[in-house]
Amino acid sequence: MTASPSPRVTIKDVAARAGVSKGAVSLAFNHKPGLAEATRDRIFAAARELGWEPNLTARSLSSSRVDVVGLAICRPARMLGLEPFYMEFVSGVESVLTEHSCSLLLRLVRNLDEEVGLQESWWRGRQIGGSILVDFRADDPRVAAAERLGMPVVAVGHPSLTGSLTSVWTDDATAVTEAVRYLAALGHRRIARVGGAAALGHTVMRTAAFDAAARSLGLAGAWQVATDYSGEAGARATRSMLTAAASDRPTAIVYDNDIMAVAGLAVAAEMGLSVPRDVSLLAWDDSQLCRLTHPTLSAMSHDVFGFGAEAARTLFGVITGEGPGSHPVPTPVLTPRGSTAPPNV
Amino acid sequence: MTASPSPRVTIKDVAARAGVSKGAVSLAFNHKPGLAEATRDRIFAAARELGWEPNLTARSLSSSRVDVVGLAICRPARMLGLEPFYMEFVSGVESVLTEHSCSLLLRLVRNLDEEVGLQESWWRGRQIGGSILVDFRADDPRVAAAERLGMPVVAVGHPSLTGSLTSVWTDDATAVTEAVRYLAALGHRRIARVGGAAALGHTVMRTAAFDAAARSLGLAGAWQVATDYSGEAGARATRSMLTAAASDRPTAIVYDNDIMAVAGLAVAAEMGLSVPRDVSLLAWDDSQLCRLTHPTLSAMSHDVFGFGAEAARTLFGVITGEGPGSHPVPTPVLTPRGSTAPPNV
DNA sequence: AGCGCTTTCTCAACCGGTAAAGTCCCAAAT
DNA sequence: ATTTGGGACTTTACCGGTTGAGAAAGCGCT
Repeated sequence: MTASPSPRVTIKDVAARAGVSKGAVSLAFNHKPGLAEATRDRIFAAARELGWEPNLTARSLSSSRVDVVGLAICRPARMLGLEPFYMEFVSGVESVLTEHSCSLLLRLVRNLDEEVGLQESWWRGRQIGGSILVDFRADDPRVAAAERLGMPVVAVGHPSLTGSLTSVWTDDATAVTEAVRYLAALGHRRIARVGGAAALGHTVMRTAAFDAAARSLGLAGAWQVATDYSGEAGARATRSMLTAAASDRPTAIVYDNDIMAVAGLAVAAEMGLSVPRDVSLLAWDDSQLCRLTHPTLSAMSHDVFGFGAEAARTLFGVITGEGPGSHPVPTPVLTPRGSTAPPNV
Repeated sequence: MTASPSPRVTIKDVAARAGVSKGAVSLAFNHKPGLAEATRDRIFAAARELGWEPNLTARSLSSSRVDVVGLAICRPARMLGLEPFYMEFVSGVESVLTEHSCSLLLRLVRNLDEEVGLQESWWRGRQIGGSILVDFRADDPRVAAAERLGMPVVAVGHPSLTGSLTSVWTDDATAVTEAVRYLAALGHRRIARVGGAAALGHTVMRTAAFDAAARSLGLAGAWQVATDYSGEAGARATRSMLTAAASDRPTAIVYDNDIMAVAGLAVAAEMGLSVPRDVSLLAWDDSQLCRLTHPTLSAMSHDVFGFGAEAARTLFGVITGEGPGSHPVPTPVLTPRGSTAPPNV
């Protein structure tokens, strides 16, 4: 990483050309008062002619502001590639960052320890002004780390998981309940759920909510399994559910993301079962993918882009000194499509 | 983005604690010779006790090295979310960057002009040490921009598109030819192709190669359409192909990514056509998705992760002064699965 | 004319590192 | 005994901005 041979133009060159001091150029470029209109124009003209832009690195150093926010995603790369969720989330984050001419420092990490180390290193090394933390789990070490470092962060996760950190979250419990109620209302009595990674806090919450909803509706066994969110795992889980004895076999399955629901659809087809006649499937997150299958997938639909945007907005709030808070975003909404119907009795 | 109130520890504190000068600490932390083993240890101990890490910003400023590389992706956010390609590519890039403790600055942009502006601004503002450019098109303005700025970049695209820039690319023409030959060998005579964005250079090349291959094999019309890579567009294209008069209806369709192939599969199902009996489908890129459908999708399989890694490695080469070069990565390989078979005559 | 007040700009000290040149000391060579 | 040569550090001058403390000039007012 050596410098380019090309002679870089600095604030000094601009100042010289405009016939003013460095300080004046700085004032002009930061839109601060104390400069005559004419001088300001002259400075901008000089900068334009020389093709100068302030060196962000130098600016960060002297002003101790950093226009970069961090995001570390902690899932195996193989799985990431397929999760539409993250890309959409990132898009949403970006949409807000761009307005503030702020950039996103992205890193994929293998585990939570690595992430804690990375965030600390980013912060200590003044690489970022704050960070968006995702995929919270119970007793998440990032809560303590962020507090200890005094690092501005927004935690994407339920307040019960994020301690004193400012959080942005969806009400998964309510959404799960709604999903179960909907399927029960269609007449399903044996409803199963293919969950996400058991270690993640929101999986735990969804699992509990699913159980509670099933119990309160007097449904048979609430059959749930945890997976790693991959399509393969979703297929395996579906296969094991659909090959159960007829009396145990679920007539409806809820998935924790849409990729597993797509895999479930394929498994049903491969087993000669018709969706939704023989089994109903309900996806989660509702990316474009749900509308590209046959039948189309009913889903708990969720504005992931907006979720990311809200996380970024909230982070700016934290950075500018807003106290801790809890920012719920709209609860996922049931969007019925072709994969759910009353059970075939 | 104001500084945290917490008192940040600097190199001076570490130096004081270890009883040496700033310079000595710098030497130690950069693993440079000229320090006694004992002193080195003392310095590291002091740093550890104080929880100090070098301020990357300051380091960049004085050494004019920047440990960040840029990547701007220019496609509508909505489409991005679904393209497994990019996340896998990014994972590959990251895997190499991490080894060099380098970070990725990611930004989604709406159009090429915005990207050129962004890259220039990143470079001028010394935010990045180099950049990975993707999605080349004919007469791409980024070629001239990178040259003009003397900015180290690696261009992901065919050398014919990337001018004097160092390029990393796959031989799409050969892959397309192979795909067509394979389908022809199965007995297909009416082969269609659902391409990607017409503006992109590699789409143009694939289109030309498809035409050439069809002609040389004496196949009927080489029916091709361009899309925006979205599943919706893939579905629409497939629908229009499969509703054509029987004598025109293709018996095999090649897609430019896997998401469109999945959509095509759904369209076939929706029209009551059986895959591969009535129509064969061949996907591209081959993410996990291709193995999650029923039938599974045959694909032109491609190590996207490795592609990203190679791009990153090459960028490091450019940054460290290697002259321009052309780095082909392995040609996509045909991976037959359940969606291709001889036509049903 | 003298005084206080703005407005407009300059100066110099930083921010937290790096790097080249300089200092000191001691062992080996002449 | 004097020179030579390193090794082990320290000094100092940056890197390219920001920032707060002045300074100079212009202006209204008594």
